[in-house]
Amino acid sequence: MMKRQYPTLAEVAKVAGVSLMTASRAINNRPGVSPEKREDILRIADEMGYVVNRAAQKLSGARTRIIAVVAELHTPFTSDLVLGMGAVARAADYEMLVYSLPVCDRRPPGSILDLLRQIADGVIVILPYESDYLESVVSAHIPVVTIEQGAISAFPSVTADNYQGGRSALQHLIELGHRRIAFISGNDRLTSARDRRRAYRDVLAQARLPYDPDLEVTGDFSRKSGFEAANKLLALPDRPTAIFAANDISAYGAIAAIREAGLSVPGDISVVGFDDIPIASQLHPQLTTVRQPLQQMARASVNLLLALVAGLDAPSEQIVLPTQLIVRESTVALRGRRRADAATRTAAAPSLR
Amino acid sequence: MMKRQYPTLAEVAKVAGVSLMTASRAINNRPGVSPEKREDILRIADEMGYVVNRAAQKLSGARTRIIAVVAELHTPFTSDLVLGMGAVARAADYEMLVYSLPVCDRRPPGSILDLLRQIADGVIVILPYESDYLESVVSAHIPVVTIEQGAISAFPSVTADNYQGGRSALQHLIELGHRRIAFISGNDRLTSARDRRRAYRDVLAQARLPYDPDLEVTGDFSRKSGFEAANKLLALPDRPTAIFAANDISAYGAIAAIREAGLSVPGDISVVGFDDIPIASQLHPQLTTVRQPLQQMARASVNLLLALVAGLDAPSEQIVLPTQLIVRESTVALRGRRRADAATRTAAAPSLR
DNA sequence: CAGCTGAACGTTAGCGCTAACGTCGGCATG
DNA sequence: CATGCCGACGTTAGCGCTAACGTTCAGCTG
Repeated sequence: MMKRQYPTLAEVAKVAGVSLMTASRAINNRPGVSPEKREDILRIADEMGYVVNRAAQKLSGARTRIIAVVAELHTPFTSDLVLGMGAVARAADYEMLVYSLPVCDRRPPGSILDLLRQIADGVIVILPYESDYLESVVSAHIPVVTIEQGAISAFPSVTADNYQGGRSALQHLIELGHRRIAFISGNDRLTSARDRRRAYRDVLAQARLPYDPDLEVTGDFSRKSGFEAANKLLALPDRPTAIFAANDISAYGAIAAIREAGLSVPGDISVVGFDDIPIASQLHPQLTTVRQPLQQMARASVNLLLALVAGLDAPSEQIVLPTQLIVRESTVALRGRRRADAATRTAAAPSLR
Repeated sequence: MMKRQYPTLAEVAKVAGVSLMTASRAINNRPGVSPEKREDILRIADEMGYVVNRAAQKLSGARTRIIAVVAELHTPFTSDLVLGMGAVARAADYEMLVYSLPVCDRRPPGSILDLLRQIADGVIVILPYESDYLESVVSAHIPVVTIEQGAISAFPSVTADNYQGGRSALQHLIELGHRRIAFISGNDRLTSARDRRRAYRDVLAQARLPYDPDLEVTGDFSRKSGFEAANKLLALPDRPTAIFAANDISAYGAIAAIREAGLSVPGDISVVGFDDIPIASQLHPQLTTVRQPLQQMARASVNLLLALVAGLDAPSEQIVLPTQLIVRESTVALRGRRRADAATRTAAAPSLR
């Protein structure tokens, strides 16, 4: 049994016959050490199984090459994002720690950032809610990048273009000839949800389609809410021929309700989602949806954060990344109720650009 | 602009008119401080917005009240587990940090544990693979609890009873009268996958049903592998009437394949999954599956870890938690090809024990 | 060859905290 | 009243590291 499992830098230095600082410089790849000595030290450190103590490193005011992510991990959306960030961070020789935010809970949030501040060099906050978190983040003495946080944010942020994405989804349905298009909204505490809703209304207005409040049903991004919303829509005297759901999960909820009602997707009702979660291309029907550029968001946010950590004063940069409409099976051109229309409609369908 | 954003314990002590140690004792709720003084100090610390520096705390050899979890976060299974652990940890006034393991990557793993060791008081490793991680874990000077790590593990572990779960799934199918039962395996690098496979073979043997190698198809827990495996099974001259998939995801893959082949679940083929992921009760058909006791696993693992952290030498405890068969829509009693059999079969079904 | 320069080191003083050991009274005991 | 003891504090010495300054010495210059 060894006296101490992990050697300290001092011990490495002693074995290598140099001073503490020389060893530190060698290991941190800093100038001021001759090449031979550096190699020596690195070899010895390796042999001894030396690993820097990041707590000590941080305490003495240095970088730890750790970034932290704060996120609610309960959706495929966030966990994929986190996975992507991890890969980007590792590629930049950073480690990444995740703080999993309790779902739908509001605790004194400052403590988390205080905690992470003591460990990490920077923090990415994936926090779609406009919550009080922001205030505490402001006071945190550490670089912070937010994801999905709307225009309000005072710091650098990375976000997908939810508004444009919503527009493209709506336009797609309109181009397919749909006129009665419903919207199943998301949780309006989220900027992203509001942007999608706004897109729905705007495109409707611009296409000179009537806005029917009955067609806009409140949801909360959950499968269940999609299911219930669709049931409401199906109960309407003049039910919609297409539904735009604010996310994929609720879109599948809606599809389940439609099927239970004995109708088919897209035969009777076309459905568009949002996010392009992985199973959207696997589940039946494969979902037409708006893809969020997850990988790009991960890359952009980490790179932005690392730039801030490096001291490059990116002055409150806001990065908006484009979304992309992915057309799959869940949407088709409108087949009118009156068969007679069928022929003309196809011909009359608006240009598919 | 303040001189320093965060006050140190020394500053709090000075303001409170006490020594550093008295302040420390008061804040850490340790004896040796008079009640009035303690209250005083706590109030002042609060007013000054004091937060302990965990890096310093850890460096000086104390507890940080942080635990860490190492996991591959890409499945609902693991992320739900992590969520549950977070809740349990918080309830015990611990914070929890997650290290998201790169998927299917093998990096020098020690570094992660070394990193976490410097921050956390203990680590939970959710690592179904029997990988080299173990070796490095062994040498980590920190309490470690593993999840899902088979019998090999030298340290405390918490796991679901995969073998018994597999047995109950198989027995369920046999009780329903099925005789040709296929198995879509999981990734055999996982102990859990191997246990489920073993259960399949054992129950088959005990029920004196013939073991047909064609009915055991290799999968890897992915939806795609389930899909492909089912296609293989459907192509058999004498196709199975029931399928036991090693997890829910691949079960749904199999269901998709069955449907594409124009058959129905459970009408033509019954399907059982494993895990009971949240959507198993929502997707159509609702899946008969074996529920992993996620909440209990989370609770048990965190509690075990905290016990170890507290110094209670739980000598390499192995906790195995029971699984539970959840019967839903995807399985039904066999409708024999020869109608005549129907009556006798029910009667001849093995005892339901 | 004095004087300077700069690279290659070494030394010192913390970062913020806690363990371990003082100190100092008050109070009970013989 | 000396002794012992205990609770309430204070002091000191680190934990492992790095920033900021020393120091040393080879090599160059005029």
